[in-house]
Formats: sequence, C-alpha cells, structure tokens
Amino acid sequence: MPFEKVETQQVDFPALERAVLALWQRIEAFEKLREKNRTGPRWSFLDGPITANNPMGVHHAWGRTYKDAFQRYHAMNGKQLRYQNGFDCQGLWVEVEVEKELKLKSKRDIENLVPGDAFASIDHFVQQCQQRVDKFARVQTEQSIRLGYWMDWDRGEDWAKPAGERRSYFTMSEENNYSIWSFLKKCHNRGLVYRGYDAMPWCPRCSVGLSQMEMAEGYQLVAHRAVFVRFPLRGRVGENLLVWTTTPWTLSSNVAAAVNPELTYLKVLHKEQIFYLAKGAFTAQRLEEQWKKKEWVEGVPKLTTLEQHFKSKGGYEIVGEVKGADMIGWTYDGPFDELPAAREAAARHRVIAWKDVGETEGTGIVHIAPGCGKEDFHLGKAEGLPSVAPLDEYGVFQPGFGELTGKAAVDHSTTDWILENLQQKGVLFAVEKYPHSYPHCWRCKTELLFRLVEEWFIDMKWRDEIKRVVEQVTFLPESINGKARELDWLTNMGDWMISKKRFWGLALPIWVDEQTGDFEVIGSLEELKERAVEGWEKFEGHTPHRPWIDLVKIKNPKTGNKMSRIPDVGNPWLDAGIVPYSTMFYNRDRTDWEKWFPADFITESFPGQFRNWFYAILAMSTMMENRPPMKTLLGHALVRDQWDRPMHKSAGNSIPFEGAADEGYDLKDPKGKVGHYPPLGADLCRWMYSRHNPANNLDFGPEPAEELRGKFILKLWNVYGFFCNYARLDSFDPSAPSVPMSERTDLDRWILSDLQGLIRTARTAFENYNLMAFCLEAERFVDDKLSNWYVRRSRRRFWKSEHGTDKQAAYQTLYTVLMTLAKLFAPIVPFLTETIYQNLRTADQPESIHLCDYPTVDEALVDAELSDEMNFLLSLVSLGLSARNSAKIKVRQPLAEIKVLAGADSEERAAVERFGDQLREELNVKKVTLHDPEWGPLLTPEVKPNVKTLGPKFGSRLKQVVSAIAGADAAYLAAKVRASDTTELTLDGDSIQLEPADLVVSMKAEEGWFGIVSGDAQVVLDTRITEELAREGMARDVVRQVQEQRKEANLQMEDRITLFLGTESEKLRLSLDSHRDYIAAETLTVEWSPQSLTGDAVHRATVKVDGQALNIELKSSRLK
RNA sequence: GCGGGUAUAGCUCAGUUGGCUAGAGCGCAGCUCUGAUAAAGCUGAGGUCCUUGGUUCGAAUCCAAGUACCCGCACCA
Repeated sequence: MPFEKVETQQVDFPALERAVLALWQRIEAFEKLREKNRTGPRWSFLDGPITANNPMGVHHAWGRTYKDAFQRYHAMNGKQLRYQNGFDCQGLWVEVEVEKELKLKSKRDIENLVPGDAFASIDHFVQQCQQRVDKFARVQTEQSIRLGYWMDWDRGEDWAKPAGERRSYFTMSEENNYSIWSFLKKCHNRGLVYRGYDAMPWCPRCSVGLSQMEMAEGYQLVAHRAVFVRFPLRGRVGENLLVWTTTPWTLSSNVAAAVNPELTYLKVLHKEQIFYLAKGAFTAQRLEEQWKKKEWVEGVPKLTTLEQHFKSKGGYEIVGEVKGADMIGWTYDGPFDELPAAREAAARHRVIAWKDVGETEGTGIVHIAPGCGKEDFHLGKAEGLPSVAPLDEYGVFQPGFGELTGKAAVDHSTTDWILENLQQKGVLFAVEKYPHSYPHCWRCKTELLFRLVEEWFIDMKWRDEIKRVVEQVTFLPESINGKARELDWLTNMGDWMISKKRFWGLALPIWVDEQTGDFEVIGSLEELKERAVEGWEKFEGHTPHRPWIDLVKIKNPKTGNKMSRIPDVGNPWLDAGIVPYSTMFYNRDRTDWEKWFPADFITESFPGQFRNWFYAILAMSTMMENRPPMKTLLGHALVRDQWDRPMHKSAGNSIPFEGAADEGYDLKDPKGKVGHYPPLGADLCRWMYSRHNPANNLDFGPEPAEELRGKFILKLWNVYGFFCNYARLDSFDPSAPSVPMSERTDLDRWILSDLQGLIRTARTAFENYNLMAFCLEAERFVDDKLSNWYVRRSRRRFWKSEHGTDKQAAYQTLYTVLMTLAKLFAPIVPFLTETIYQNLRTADQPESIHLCDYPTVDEALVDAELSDEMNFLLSLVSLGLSARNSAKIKVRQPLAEIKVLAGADSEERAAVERFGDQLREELNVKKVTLHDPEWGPLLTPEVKPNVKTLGPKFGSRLKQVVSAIAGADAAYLAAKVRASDTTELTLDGDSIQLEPADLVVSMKAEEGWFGIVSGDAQVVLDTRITEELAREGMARDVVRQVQEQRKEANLQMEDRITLFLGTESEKLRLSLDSHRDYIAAETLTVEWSPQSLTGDAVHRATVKVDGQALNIELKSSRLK
C-alpha cells in the first residue's frame, strides 16, 4: 500500500480537519470506540454545564480541550465513559437576552406580553427562554463537534425530544428540577430553609435580589456625588451632627445616626454653628492610597480633607471635644422629616452606638437608614428602631415620599432634586465626587441598591460538613491552591439566598400558608401530586416551570388553609449543583448511579467557580450523601487576547470560534488597527490550550498561534511529509519484517530510546492531569530531537539509491516514531494525528487512530547511556559550530582536524569515540581527535585588563597596573577569576586588589588553531586551510550552486542531468577537476559536457564561487 | 482590611525531590544551510533568578521579613 504524497507547502489544516470530521462520521468512529470500551473499567467525567445562551467563544475551547483530551486518553486505555455534555439552561442570563430580543424593558413588560393576561404572558416568556436555550444548545453542539470534542451529541431527531430524554443533559429537564426538589427537601428536613426579611442588594432593572455570589461579580469603580449634611440636634440650639453619605437618596429614609463610642468627636465652630464630627475624620487624607495608586475615576478631583472644606467655606474654630459614648441618645431633626413616610421615624431620630464606625472615611457619624442597607437594617433591628422602605421593585420611590414619589432612586435628576432640596433647607454642607467600588448587576450592569425584601435562604451553619468533604478532593493546579480558596469561601460565605423574583428557572418547591406564615417544602413530583388539592389537572403534563406549576395548591394540615407556591424561581447554581446526582439518575437507579459516582474528574475555568459551580456541587453533594462529587478538580485561568487584555466583543478583540476554526477573523490591536487573520484550525487551538500552564491566563491570538504552528505542528508535518514522500518513492512496506535492534544505527536506537521517555512523560502527565508537562516535552522531542537531529542526520540514508538493511532500518525507525507520536498526541490534536495515521496505517490496523491503544513504554528500547552520550555529542556540535563561527569559517569549508578534550566524565569520552563520524560530518572536518588530558591543556588562558573598571580605580597609575597584569602568571590569574576571588598584585611595593571583573580571561589555542571552552569540555579547530581543503570547499559551493540551478530549471528531485561547467579561473578549474565525481554524484549528473550545451531545453546561469565567475549549463538527460 | 499566590532575559514564560556555567520562544545583532526548500538551522548580545536575612557543603528552588503585582474574601456609611 503506497503512501499518499504529502503536501508540505501551504497546508490547509482546517480543510484537513473537515475531511477528518467526515471520515469519523463515515466510519462511525465514535460509536465504534464506545462499543469497543463498552465493558471496560469506568472512568467517570462530569461535565460542568455550559450556559446555552450564546454561541461558544474561543475561551470555552480551553476547558473543552481538556475535557476531550482526558476522555480520549482514557478511551485509548480501554476505559468506559459516559460522554455526557451538559447545558445550563435556566436563569436570569437567558431572561435578559430574551428581553433584549423582545425589546422588553422591565418585569412589568414581561407580565404584559399578552396584554392584560399575566399567566399567558409568563407562559409565553418562559417558552421563549426555553427556545433560546434549545437554539444555542444546538449551535454549541455543532461548534463542539467542529472542535473535535467527542461527546454523545444530540442529532436531528434528538432535538425534538423533551430535554430530559436527550443525550446531553439539560438543567431545565424535569429530572434536574425534581432532583433539586429532593435536595431542598433534605435541607428542610434539617430545618435549614428559612424566609428572611432583610435589606438585600437589588437590581432595579431586573427587579431581582442578588445573592452573595452574584454580588461579588459586579463591583465596579464609579464616582458618586457624596454629600455632607448637617442634622440639627434637638435641644442643643446651634449644634449639629455632620453626616456623610454617597447615596443621597437614602437620606429620605434616615432613622438614626451612629457614632463610635470609643472615638473622640470635635466640636467645630463654623459660621456660628457647632458641628460634631470625629477627630480623626477632620484631618484624614481620604482615599490617599487610592489616589496614589491611580485607583481613581477619571475626571474626579483629589479629595480634600474635611478641615479644608471648613477652611474654604469661611474658616473654623475647634471649641471642644466629646467622647462618642457621651453623644449616645442625643436626638436630632432628620433631613426629610416632613415626608409622610418618615413620620414614625422622625419622632425617634437619635444617636446610637456602632463599634464599626471608622474615621478614615466620612465624618465618623454614620447616617442610618434601615430600609436601605444591610448593616443599617440589623442595627435598626437591634436598637428597636422602625424601618423606612422607600423603593418599589423598580427602584422607584413609593407613595408617601412627597415629590420623590415616582422618581427612580438612581436617576441623576433625583439626586439633583435631593441636593437642591437639602440646599433650600440649609442643611447641605458640601457635595463632592467620590470614587468607590460599588456593586452592579453582573448581568445588566445596572447599579444596585438596597431594598427591604423577603427572600428564601438555606442556612449554611453546616458549612463544616462541606469542608470535611472538600478535604477529600484533589484540587489542581496546585499552585493556585484551590482547596484553600474553597475552604476560605466556605468559612466566609453567608447563608445561601436561593430565591429569585423572576420567571425562567427552577420552581422553588415552597408552598406557603399566607395566613399563618407556615411553609412546606415538597420533595418530589409524586409528593406534590399526593398533596395537591387544586390545579393538578391543569399542571399535569407540563414541566415544573412557571406559570403552570403555580396553579397547584396544597392544604396546610394544621389549619386547613390553602397553601400556594411562592412565585420565586431558584438560584441557577442549584441547577448546576445537582448534576452529580441528576445526570446519573440518582433518584431513578441508585445502583447505576453508584457506578459513576463520584466523578473521577471535573475541569472548568476557575475564576468565580469556587463560589459558584465548585461550591454548589460540593455543598449539594454534602447534603445529599455527605460525599465528594468528584475526586479531582482541574481549574484553568482565563483566555485573553494576545496583548493580555480581556477579550470583549465590543472592544473588537474577541475571536469567534468559527473564525478561529474555519472562517478567519478580524482583530483590533491596541492601537485600534483592525487586521484580518486566517483561521487556525481546531488542533492548533487545542495545542495552545494544552501546552499552557492552567494557573496562568492565556494570551490567545494569531501571533502566539503562528509561533506554535511553526515550531510544532509544521515541524511534525514536515517530518511526516519527508517520510511519506520518500517512502512512497521507495515503496516502503511497513509490514515487512523488522530489522533487529542490533542492526540499527546508534541514531535509530537513540531516537527510539528517547521516544520511550516521551511515552513515560505522556502517561504520567495524563494521569496527573498535567498536559503542559507533556506538551512542552513533546515540542522539544519533535523539534530538537526528531526534526533537527534524527531526520537531519539520517537524510542521506533515505536518499541513497540502494535498498539495504540500513535504509530499511531508517524507514522502520522513522515509521515507528511517527506512528507512536501520532498516538501519543491523538488525545490532544485528534485531527492532525488522524490524518497522519490514515496515511501511515496498514490494513490490519484499526480504522481510526482513536481506536488504537495508547502507547506503552518498551523498556527493552531504553538506553540511558546512549541518550547521555548523544546529549553530549549535541553539545559538542554546538561548541564546534560556535568555534567555526568565531573563527569566521563557514561550515561548507572543510577543515583538517578537530580536537576534543572531554570532561572527566568517561561517558563524554565514549561519546566522542562512538559518534566521531557524526561529529566529522556535522562540523565538516576530516578528523576528530579525542585529546588525552595527560598530553597537556588544549587551551591556555590569556588574561587582559578590563580598563573600563580599572580606569576609574587607578587613574594615572593604570599603565603600571596594565603592565603588572601582563607580567603576572596568566594561569594563576585565570584560576582566581574562575573562583571569583580577589587577586592581589604588588605594584611599586604597594599591594593592589583586583576584582574578578577587572580581568578578562580568554582561552587561546596554539597558532593556527581556534578553541572554545564550555565547562570541562574544550574544542579546538585547525583553522589552516590548505590548497586541497580550499578546492574541496569550492567544490561544495559548486554543488550548491548547481542544485540551485536545478531548482530554477524546475527539475524533479529524481531527474538526471547533463552538465557543463565553464570558468576562466585556474583555481576553480583545479577544484572541478579533482572533485568531478563528487559533484556528479551530488547533482545527479550522468553526463559531463566538455563544451557549452546547445538547444532550447538548456538552463544557463552565471554564478560566483569563491569570487570567481562560473558558467553553469544543464539540461535534463531525459530530453536527450 | 483579611487570606492566598506570584516575582527568572526587552516581551511571554519553562525550570521535577535543593546539585554542573539558570533555559526556551519571540524580538534584536551577526551568520549559515539549501533534495523537508515560500522550509530550516547556528552563533551572539541580553540575568542582582524582586530585596534583605536565615537553614545548608550547596538555594532560582526551603524558611522569615520587606517591596511590588495578581487573585480570592470583606467592602462599608
């Protein structure tokens, strides 16, 4: 079976990949792989669900490459796998996109989609969400297939099935939702589910409260107008508290003012009024650090101290001090006491104590609005103060707030109105722009505000149980210390807010008796059916989503009252967190579940996940079974652009997956210039991801990609092409009997030995989830060892015309190496390796490389000694080339001799003896001599003064110092320098000190030789070029020029020629005459023409060899 | 503020349990090679392995402190 010719110019890798996809489909490669491993031992991978809300980007491909690579590796080792991909379906992110599509602006719009019919509206909206998920799940499926990700993907007819019956798992499936119900039931049985009334972070656009996890995502540095306002004290005429706030709208709901009892407060007299404020706050350089570090909002001036505020407003006088503790209980007039809603609070304004009040920001007196802040709420509760809740779910002032009613809290104009109003009342002391990090909705970027709401929580007081489970999991990569991060989160996290006042999501199975406040958690569909007293018929047949599930009512066994489901949907991390149970059908077949649980491996991008998915699966699994859901977790960092900036569609620096894989893409550089780039193909992306350190962000883009293509993909491809293109000419038969190792060359046995090392590295790397270690080693193997040494040194063995054992050995060796490499790399670059394999395989080998076994180490081929010796040889070659380079003699010019002084190591000497021929050829010398140390040194040190350093030290005495150095024993000085010792010299009776840097040591060889030293090894080259050597050098030049002309003449590699060489130069003629046979052999000349050739088919050129003109005329001898 | 991590060439990064003269790629400079050929290779310059102290025969590696950056948590008026 002949090999296909391999194109090595302009290879279209994406096209080859598409051909491989077609091949896989045609031969049903994936199905055959599953069948082959059907009864194998299990390897359980659990996919973290990808949000099916948009097309996948290149950043998703990192994790998916890992997922695929490890699965393929284990499959090649005969393991049985689940191959189940997951889609995350429910939640606000989908809702927001659907809102955009439908051009809806608020929750109100959603409920009015079908005018006047909230039920139908919600039903429609929920269906739209579901359809969006289906749409993008399909898109992502296609993209993943193109990436080469082998999963049990849904195909045509599968998409018509309910979500729960498809091949991939969908978190919107009934199985998933009801599994969460059983989790919540377990929590409830332990009394952990509770209803909380609290000031919660709230997004006024989405009309939804945010959990602690979500809060963390959305902090942004923004500047707000902060105000200093005075609260006149009651019963202390002319005296005021000075308070400060960055959210003026909350003043409308002021109830109290807090001071730190421990702090000292100043009485500042200003314009006949007394102002109280903390002593430390008066002169504090506010945000000094941030200003210095440039953590600032552009255009915002530097903050001034409070003292400066007073100065600039007409001066001040400090007239006394008072302890914070002594201020407790004072009463004051609030800024908006005239509002009806503030009536109750107005009567009770007083100064309260709060130990957390500081004096580095603000005034040391904190305005407390229990309806507008978490701390405020808890303080108010503790102090028995009323709460004023000013905002509705859209962040708009409710009735009772006078002119504020109907205004949105975060509107600029609302703040304007408030400031003006305070000004009119004469209580506004100062306004400033204040930059600070403020929470925003992570989804829609709207500024959050705090609102008093009722939400549902899981009490996380059982966090220690989760921690014990976490202890059993291996977190990788080690350097990011994932376990510590997870434990840290578990220590600090608050209770889990599981409710969302939205539409598309898990229906929280909480039914409430509104009259008594009793509530129940339903744990399954069956339980609900049993308990249902109303609405079941209408609900039956629907998925447990709004609005249908809301129709079902149950009865409170205590009171007989009807109980209704709370309208809230669930936090989406519940959806993703239950998948170790739901996707393995925990509630359906516990035995089967046990076979796959816990997962051997999960991998996701780590930023955020320690409080999201990792947290959710760990917490939920602890509650369900008190067991870790996975054994090993591999996290990876983020994909950035090639300039290390975050990728953003809007910045023009994100790369769509299709662009990277097939279509090419545009990219805007930091200067704003847009460039168009060709596609990379999936394998190149996969290799980029696999070779990268998962702990570090990856800078993805055309430049790093090109670099890798050049140094790895193309190198491998060129070697493969080299092999095939010669093997087909020679009709090499891979199934012919193998040449015994004893008859193979050292070079053959060396590359095979090092190949075993690479196999070992590969296996260790895959087992330890450290692909980088393997890929970097693989690059070195392909580049340095295979391409740059083995193939280069072996080329002539392939070219020669006779078909002897040596040629067969070379073919067999390279064939083995290529086949093995293809299998080693197959899990990482499945397309390229399949292409190579398909061309190399024989009929008796499996149809696809992915049906092959992963290579194992053959200890019989390992020869550590040979590897060491070869390494030394490589360093000698490098030394020799370096010597030639320094002596300015090009490699083409042959030289008479090289002498090598090896180190004390006997292996090094052995290497010189063993590989003398290699050294001779590679360095183009006639003779290699191993120098015996007993014959004396090859090189002697020569020490020169370093006048640059000596000049400043010795000034006018420099000349004397220089001659003293010249007079000293060079070997002694050199030894001192080598030992980094100070040298002492006597100069006119004085002793002078010379530092190592004052002396420049070089190693000199005897006349006519040029030497170089590296560690213990020394190499000297005979640089004397005799007439004969010069002639030979010229002959080699002639060969090269003729070859060049062959190429110019468009001759084929194997074409024979008739050649005429004409020159006026006597030297050149002599060279030609004495090397005629050599030139003929190298250039495939079968006939020498004594005179100028004639005819159209003659290719003519005049070139220069050694400065002399040479006429080259040649023609293909076929045309004769 | 609390906790964790990192700091190696101009840039991006490797560097296994402490062990030769600390490496690669890109970039830069100078070359070479030419039947893998619109490919490839070599050589060179460039290092306070963040700083200081400690442990050790020996530290880029281990320990402590400091500095800078990154991440996580808490983020407040």
